[in-house]
Amino acid sequence: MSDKTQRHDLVAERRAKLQALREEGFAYPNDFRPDAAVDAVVSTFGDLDGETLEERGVEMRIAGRMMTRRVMGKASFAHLDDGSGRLQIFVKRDALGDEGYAGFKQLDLGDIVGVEGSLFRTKTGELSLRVSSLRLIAKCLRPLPEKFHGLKDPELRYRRRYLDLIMNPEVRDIFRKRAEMLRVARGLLDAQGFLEVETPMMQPLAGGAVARPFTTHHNALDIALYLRIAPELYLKRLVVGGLQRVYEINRSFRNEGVSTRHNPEFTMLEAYQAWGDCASMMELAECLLQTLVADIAGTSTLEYAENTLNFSADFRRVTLTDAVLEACPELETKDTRNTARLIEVLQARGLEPPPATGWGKLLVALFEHTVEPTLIQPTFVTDYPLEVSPLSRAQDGDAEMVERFELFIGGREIANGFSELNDPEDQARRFEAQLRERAGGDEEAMLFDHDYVRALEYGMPSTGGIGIGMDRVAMLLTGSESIREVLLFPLLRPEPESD
RNA sequence: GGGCGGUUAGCUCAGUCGGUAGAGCAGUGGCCUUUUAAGCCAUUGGUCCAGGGUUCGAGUCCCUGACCGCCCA
Repeated sequence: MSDKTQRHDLVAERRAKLQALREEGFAYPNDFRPDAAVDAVVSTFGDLDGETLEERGVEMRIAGRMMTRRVMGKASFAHLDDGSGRLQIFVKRDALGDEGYAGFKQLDLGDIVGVEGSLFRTKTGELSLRVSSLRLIAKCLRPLPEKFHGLKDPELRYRRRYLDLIMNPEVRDIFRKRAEMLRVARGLLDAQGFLEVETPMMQPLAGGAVARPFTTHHNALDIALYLRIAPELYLKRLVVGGLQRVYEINRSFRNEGVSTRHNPEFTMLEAYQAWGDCASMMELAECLLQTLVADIAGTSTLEYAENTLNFSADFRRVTLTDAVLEACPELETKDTRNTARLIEVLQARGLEPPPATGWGKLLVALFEHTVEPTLIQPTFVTDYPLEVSPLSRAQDGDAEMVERFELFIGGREIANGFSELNDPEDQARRFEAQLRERAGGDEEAMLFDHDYVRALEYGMPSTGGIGIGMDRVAMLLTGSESIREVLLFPLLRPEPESD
């Protein structure tokens, strides 16, 4: 026998059983309809004692995947998982007949079966279904992972997420929570009069963020297109157009590495509010996070990576400059805009200063290394340098600083918001500065979006905007320390030939 | 890109000093009418990630590479 054939023995045995069913004409029936879901059955009848159940004679049809099995000579127990929960079934030869019971014994773990019967309680008190008839609905041709330890190998879990979902119920819960998170976020924004919109994911110019885009090509128009790195510039065009409160929750794409915190495609919530500003967007972020934690965790705290995150009080606020000064005692207040001194401090800490830049990027680099990992409790960092904020409105009293914040939780950036820059001439100057940086070798610097400036020339109300990394929020809400745990199909290198 | 760890049966994992490759679960055959990681008896199943080297002999030691994970850039 070839190696490959041997490896397939377990599958071959199951295929043979399927073949036998085909010959009887019962391979993949489509006429079984369950009339009850396990979670509903448990919540309706879970409190009744055995006597009451017998008196009521509760009959039902359940369908599910057989996950465990305890076969005895003339009676057996098994657990069916129907996606909502697990219910034990009790199968007796007396009820099914010799042929029926032999058919049950032919089933394999993983098979999807439909059963009909009545509820009862076993000797140990478990709510169970006494089966009067049983049918195979869909054969499981491949053996399931080990029933007790489940599927642990992270690579297999991500590549075959269906198996992960079959074997690890807590994974299903993560994605239910993720869906709930998105529902709650939409509900909150809808209630505040925001309009959900969809703007292009394929853009002729990838703008709105500092990142490298994926490139593609449109054949009929023969033009390059870029997968968006952010929806920002389109959403603000809508504010110009009079849609004064808009939001979008959808994917953006950045052509960067893969890590526990980054996936090339990720889900961002962006919201823009005419007559809002940096301060009102902070309030919105705080309200949204508190609502999500309350609705999904049911409390005002989250356990995350050995920390208890507290969302009950107002989030802490600190300026970027003060945070850096606190973390770097060797830096004096007078030197926070001193390029040479900032480079010294970075190098003294063994950090590579970004090449040929002003004090703004240096100060942010210092912040990212010395402060960011320490911001465990929800913290708004405010007052960012204009140099690193090409779409933000400058502060009235300080031309080198903008009205901007970032929200950090668990040592990670969760949200970024600001008073939008609505002065088209200032915006044009900012784009020009970005082009100079690009010419200086910064491939991530923004391109000049002439139509966006033209839109601003028609007049945009003063506006506040915010972007929230929803994958990272999902990580917090589900206690996941890797972004892959909250993405159904995270990007992996393509699988080599395999069966 | 760098560092560390990993890769052994379908799954979860052992494998000592370099000396015939193991367990549990799953599978197969049998016993068993209240089990629940069911139990009992018997039993099948291996490209030890790949390639090279050292050695009488390599899952084990050395080198190169692949893939995965974690950390750093």
